[in-house]
Amino acid sequence: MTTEELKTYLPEFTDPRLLETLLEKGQVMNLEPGKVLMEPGKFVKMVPIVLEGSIKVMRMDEDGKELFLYYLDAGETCALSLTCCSAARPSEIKAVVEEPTTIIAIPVSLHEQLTDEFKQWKDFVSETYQSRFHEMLVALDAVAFKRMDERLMRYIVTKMKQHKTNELNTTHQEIANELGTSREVISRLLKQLEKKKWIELGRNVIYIRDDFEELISK
Amino acid sequence: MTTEELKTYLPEFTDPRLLETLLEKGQVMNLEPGKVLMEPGKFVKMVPIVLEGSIKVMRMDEDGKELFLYYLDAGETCALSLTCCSAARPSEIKAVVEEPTTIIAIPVSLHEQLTDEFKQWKDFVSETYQSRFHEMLVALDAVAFKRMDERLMRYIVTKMKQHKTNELNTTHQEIANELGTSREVISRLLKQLEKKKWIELGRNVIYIRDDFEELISK
DNA sequence: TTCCTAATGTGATAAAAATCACATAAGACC
DNA sequence: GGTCTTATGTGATTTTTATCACATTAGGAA
Repeated sequence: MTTEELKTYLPEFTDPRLLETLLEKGQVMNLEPGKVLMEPGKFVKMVPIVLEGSIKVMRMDEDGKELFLYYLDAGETCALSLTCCSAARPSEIKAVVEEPTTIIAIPVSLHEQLTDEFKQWKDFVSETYQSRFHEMLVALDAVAFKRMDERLMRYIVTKMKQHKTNELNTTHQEIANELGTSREVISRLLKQLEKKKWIELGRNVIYIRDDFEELISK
Repeated sequence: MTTEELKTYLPEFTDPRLLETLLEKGQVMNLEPGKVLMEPGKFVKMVPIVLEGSIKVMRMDEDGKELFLYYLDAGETCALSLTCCSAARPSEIKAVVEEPTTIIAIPVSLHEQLTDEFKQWKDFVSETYQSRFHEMLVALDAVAFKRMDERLMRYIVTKMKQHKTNELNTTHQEIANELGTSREVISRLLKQLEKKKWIELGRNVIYIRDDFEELISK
């Protein structure tokens, strides 16, 4: 990959020396759906910056129950990998690839150095912390203040926007896992949405009708 | 206040120039319990570093419902004020003083400058992000994965340790607010804890028996 | 002391979620 | 087509939490 190419992925980095350094020391990787980038307890050895595609970030509790937190989109990185690695602490979250994704993996040691040397990197890190904090608060709001029906609707819209489709290929069980509830609850709530003509259900698929998104955005 | 004094509060800052700059540009303030330092929607104009005492940080939803997040203790600062102010965004949280507290308020503009100039400040900011992120995850775990009885017990222990006492002066209503539930729920759960001989209830007071903390720490 | 207010106690009921227990269906594979 | 696995549908029940409706009480103020 050339610095010019990298620049198109990360337009906020215009400093040629920063781009060169990233390319030289970082490693561009193509990841397939299903790839687990980070798991609770494992040590983080690199900071992944998403160039194309996205990475799903989840929290897990002791008994393996999951909770969807947010997506890392193109141009974003994981605040937790920034903090975990600089303190040499194990990961507190799980990161999974859901669609074909390209990242550039920055070694932990380089991150420290970049922070000292490049204002654009420092701003990038600051921006990352800010947006991840915000996403965490959104996730917290959902579990603290919203009922499951609303959480499910938001979840569907999030996935829709994320994958730029009105057709989700997933199972009720998987949704239940990501929302930290049981399959039956999700099945029943989805049925309700279908009755309201907002979605249509098939095996392994949920079609989202056009009126649904309008309804949510209000 | 002298730089020597400031150093005793913030032992990780040994650089005399950093300490001088903080004292010169920052403002030491004594805050009384009840003082609201930050509110959702208001703009943040300074970064408060706690020197003595503590600050309670809470999330609020649209209808004013609250949720306790964590305490900022001596030597700590608010990650959200760091992010909010550098982006000139309104606060997403509420910060309240619960015990007599001394802070040093650093102007937003200075923070940027300090980051460039002092490695110790940079590390401090990084450490802050890290610990606040961790606290957020702990708060998230509670609402996502724990039942109210366990959340209440953890809440009591947290307050106990925070105020270094085995006697909490608070009302059931206040606890309910901070845990995002209703007063009746808390009253009933407290009664259960009393029946188990872990606490004793009075008007405006909860005495925590010695066996309780042992029980929790396991 | 008496009165008043805020705090607490508690039954009854409703609502939301979780769990159990199957029935049914859809699609893969032979 | 038949068989099998996995996904979905759904009733019944339980658990947890929320809400409503009061009774009771503690402690401050007059």
